[in-house]
Amino acid sequence: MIKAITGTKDIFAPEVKRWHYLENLVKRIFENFNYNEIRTPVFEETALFARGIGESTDIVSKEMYTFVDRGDTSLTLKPEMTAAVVRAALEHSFDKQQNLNKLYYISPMFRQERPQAGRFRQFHQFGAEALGSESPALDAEMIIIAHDIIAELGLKNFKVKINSLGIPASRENYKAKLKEYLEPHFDKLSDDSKKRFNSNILRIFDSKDETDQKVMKDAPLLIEHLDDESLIHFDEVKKYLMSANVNFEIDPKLVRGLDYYTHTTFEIISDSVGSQSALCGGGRYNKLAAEIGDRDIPGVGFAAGIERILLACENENAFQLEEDSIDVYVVRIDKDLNQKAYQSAYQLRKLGLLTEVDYLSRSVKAQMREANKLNSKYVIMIGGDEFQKGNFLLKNMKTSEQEELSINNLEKVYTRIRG
RNA sequence: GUGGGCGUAGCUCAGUUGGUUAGAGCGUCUGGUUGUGGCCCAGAAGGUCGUGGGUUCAAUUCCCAUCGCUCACCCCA
Repeated sequence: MIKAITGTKDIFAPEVKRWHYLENLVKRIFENFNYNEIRTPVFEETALFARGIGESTDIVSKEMYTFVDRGDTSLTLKPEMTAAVVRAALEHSFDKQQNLNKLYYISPMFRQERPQAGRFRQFHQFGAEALGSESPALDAEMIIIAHDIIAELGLKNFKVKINSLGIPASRENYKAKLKEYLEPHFDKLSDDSKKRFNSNILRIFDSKDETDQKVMKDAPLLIEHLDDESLIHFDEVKKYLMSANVNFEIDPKLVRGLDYYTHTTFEIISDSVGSQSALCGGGRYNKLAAEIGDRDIPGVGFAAGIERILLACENENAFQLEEDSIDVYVVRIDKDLNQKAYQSAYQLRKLGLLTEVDYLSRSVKAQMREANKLNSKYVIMIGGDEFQKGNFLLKNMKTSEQEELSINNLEKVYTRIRG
């Protein structure tokens, strides 16, 4: 038997209703903030991600679904959206048409990792990118939107963490200082951190290893070595957040794994998912466009994991959907009236009623059981004496009241149900 | 890539200190009088006990391998 690929999932009722609920809420909030949806292809040239995300990152070095097509081009299923959105902006010269472009997306992503709670190989993100402005108001806006979506879903158990990586020059200075500090302790570091020492030294702060953490406790912090420009930017972001009443904490050790970040980085974390605590993450990337294109476009954005958020919602019982129901079930009494029953159902559907009818030639009792199972508000019964008189029965399933109506007057069903 | 746990009906799970026709609840289907649901009752369908091999008179139960699921590490959403 052929099964779905490891780390992928079929999503169907009733679960899919929760997805609809989240997607609708996400769209509503993005559109309130005047973001436009962008849809990009599921695959891109491999070089886009290699250059955009960074060769040394885990995503590029070991997690991408990469394959060669029949024209010998190396393609990759998108592992994240930012590089693709920036590519589209450059390709279509969004930046030349208007100064600021505010874009959002809801899309599947692909990374070849071992699946676990809150982590899949095909997973889904919603997110946004604002291109064309260096304003700290937009850094804050990303955090505010992400916060509002998560809060409106009803989640309680989450924290907003922010940090600044500053401009590249001050970060390089700082890295040198950190290296200086760590050199004498190098032998004590875990094997993973020894590798990080060369590839991405900042990430040693993220280590869960105890001795690593002990070593890092007294390490110099980036935030204490930021230049004035970076500090002012960070300060502004904090002010915007405070004026929006978004609670946040500054985490000087928040270092994100993607190469392109400058200035603000942030995460929203939750304990309700398992060990994968990040519900969403993002930051500013003023140097990304130049990496993959011919010109700079400052940008800021975030991405949020839909599976993780829905899992957190489930564990926190964050929102409750109404029980499914239908308006009318059409019961066919006489076996030879299938056509008439189906035609009546169609008319009711055209009137805008959520209608179901029997397709299995089942007994009246079985049809009634089905109507009940579907939580039908009303049932109409077609056949028998009433049909001979040109009528049908309309039954209210809640009160069990029945009335006889003319078969030519199905509109009456609509007025009974919708008033 | 590394490590732990688990694989029995559509779903959630019992069970066998190895021994004849493998169970429950839910779900599905049929019926409880002639054309009417919910509750209740009766009955039915549905399982190569993940797969392959080994030990044994006998294995779903023990052993090995393999595949799958799951959780965790790394990293990330």
